[in-house]
Amino acid sequence: MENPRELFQIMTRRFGMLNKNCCSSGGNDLSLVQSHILYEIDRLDQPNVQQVADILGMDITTFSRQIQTLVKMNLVKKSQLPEDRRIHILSLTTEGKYTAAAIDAEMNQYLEEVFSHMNEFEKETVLRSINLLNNAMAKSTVCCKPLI
Amino acid sequence: MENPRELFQIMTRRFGMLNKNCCSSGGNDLSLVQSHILYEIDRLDQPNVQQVADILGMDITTFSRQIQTLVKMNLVKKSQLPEDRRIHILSLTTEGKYTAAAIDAEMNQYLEEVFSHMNEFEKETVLRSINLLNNAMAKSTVCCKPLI
DNA sequence: AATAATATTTGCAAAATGCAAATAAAATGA
DNA sequence: TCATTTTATTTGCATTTTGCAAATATTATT
Repeated sequence: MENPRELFQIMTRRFGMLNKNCCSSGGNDLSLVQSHILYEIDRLDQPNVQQVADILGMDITTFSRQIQTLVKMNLVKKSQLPEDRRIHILSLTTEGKYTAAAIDAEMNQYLEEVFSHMNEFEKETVLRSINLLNNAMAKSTVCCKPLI
Repeated sequence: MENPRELFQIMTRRFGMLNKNCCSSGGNDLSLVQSHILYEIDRLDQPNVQQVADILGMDITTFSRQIQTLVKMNLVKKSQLPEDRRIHILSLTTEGKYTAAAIDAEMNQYLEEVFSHMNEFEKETVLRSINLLNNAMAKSTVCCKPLI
């Protein structure tokens, strides 16, 4: 087989292309990063600004501004924590949840189309493999440290 | 298992983080896109500007400017085709080849570290799966059309 | 020769990025 | 307790990236 990096390079690029088309759900036109942000806020439990920025590997200042944009778009809510008023908890608004769900559905639909080009066994193997990979990356010291 | 999109989302993000650290090889500090550009120019045979932009799914004007930067950095050479002087062929300079190879080696080293967290059989399965996936994406109608 | 088509570049204005510094609030410690 | 340090988040600013529209350069077509 070819070199591993080659395989990964191609795969991530193609998935990135999928992702690119995905994010115009619900009237709102989102960038790729913005869709990642919605995804993580949805996934995590009461995360604060710093946590989400860390998980996404984004600079905190860039992230802060992205959040401001998403708040203006009425997709994200930011609420100061009473116990510690330095901390601001992020959550999705109803519209944000709707948008996140729409993107998720659309992406899964895309992926189904991709999987339609292989048989059920192959599909299962692929999904299991990616799971394996994610776990390995989680253990890795060279990346991915800040995750849940 | 979780939903497929979830798996992909996490995987591509983590690989992206790997990629982020990768690109400072050889003194030159490259962005992620720039490393992708070097990679594709290296891989393809005498590609022109339009072809590489298409493969990377980049806007041609953005791409044109990135090439200008890489030419200034002495990593890429752009030569007008005598038979059709509208077309400009891209190639890597010696320094560009060196840089591309250094990045490739570094990425493979990172990936080896990741694979060290699984056994040989799992590694083989994962690599085969990604290959399967790439082929399926290549056939897909929802992405990835412009590829080699 | 005039017009259309193709390949690439520039003009601009918007968005994204990231460092340094500012602000706000809590924790620590003499 | 009050001064200092630490933590969380935001702004200032300068750079880079992006992409549409238009310009340029060159070849193909009529």
